[in-house]
Amino acid sequence: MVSNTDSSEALAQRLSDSGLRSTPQREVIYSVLLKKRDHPTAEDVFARAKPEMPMISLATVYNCLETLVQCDLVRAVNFERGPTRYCPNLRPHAHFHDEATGATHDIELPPGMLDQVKAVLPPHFDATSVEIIFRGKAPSKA
Amino acid sequence: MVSNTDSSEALAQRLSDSGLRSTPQREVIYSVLLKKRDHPTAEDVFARAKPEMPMISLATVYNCLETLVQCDLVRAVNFERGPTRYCPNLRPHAHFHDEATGATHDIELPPGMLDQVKAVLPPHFDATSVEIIFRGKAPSKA
DNA sequence: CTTCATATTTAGAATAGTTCTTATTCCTTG
DNA sequence: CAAGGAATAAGAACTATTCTAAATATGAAG
Repeated sequence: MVSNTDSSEALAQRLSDSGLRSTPQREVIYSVLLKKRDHPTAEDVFARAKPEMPMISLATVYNCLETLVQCDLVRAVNFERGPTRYCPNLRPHAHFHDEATGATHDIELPPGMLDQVKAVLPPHFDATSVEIIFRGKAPSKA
Repeated sequence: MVSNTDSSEALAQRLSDSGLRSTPQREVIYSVLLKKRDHPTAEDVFARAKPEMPMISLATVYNCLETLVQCDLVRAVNFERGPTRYCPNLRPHAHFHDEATGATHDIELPPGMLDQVKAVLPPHFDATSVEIIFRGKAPSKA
């Protein structure tokens, strides 16, 4: 389990690696993402951050999320037309979108799976990232 | 190569299978998608359809594209935040998004690849579709 | 510990893409 | 040909996001 302090430090480290500052807003937003990993939208994050930091603005939430994505601490995921969702899971994983409930589940991938998928690329296609999205029905209890 | 007549008939067939009508607008939009398979946006399709049918409205383009998607004649693809793109390729394939040019390439998948990917799902996850999106650099001439 | 330059935040306006609403037109069937 | 449902057109409305400008905070340099 990651303690709050540890993740703050990790955040500060990543930010300064990129020449960025650690700010209270960025910390709150990152902690919100870590606390409930249900792939929230920017609006969701805004709502969850507000109790801890009432003056925070939605624009800041967007800014911070974008910053976290650029530091590789958070992944942005887009399902169809809806709002972008944010995910602090850094391990290689796919996403399963439950069409009945709208919920999104992380699917851990066995090591090598992404390389195996990349192997289908024709010569000279150089992929920096692979995203796999399943759609269907997830087990009800999961 | 698919003749215009053939694709019109295929379209009419698919539509009536779903209890929908074949209309001039739907035919033009489908033919626009078949003619240039560069994953156009709705606005692109609108612009390409207008010369053939000057009175067509953007709302109709959206309606028809949605209809075609529901008939399984067209796939809608979403890369990050941008507009939805449309693809008339019905064979199992992945998409490669060239980050330098913004172009999208279809990547044909070997038979069985999708099942292989589905095999990573834990029990009771039942996927109706799998989408694979690569991002990176494509060969310049492709 | 000030001062300066810059990074960040805020609030609200602006924008892009899409969906909705309403009226009209077009088929299809009786 | 009349009625009813399906489809289209035009533009308003909406949602998610980005932009803009001003205020604030931060870190570095003296």
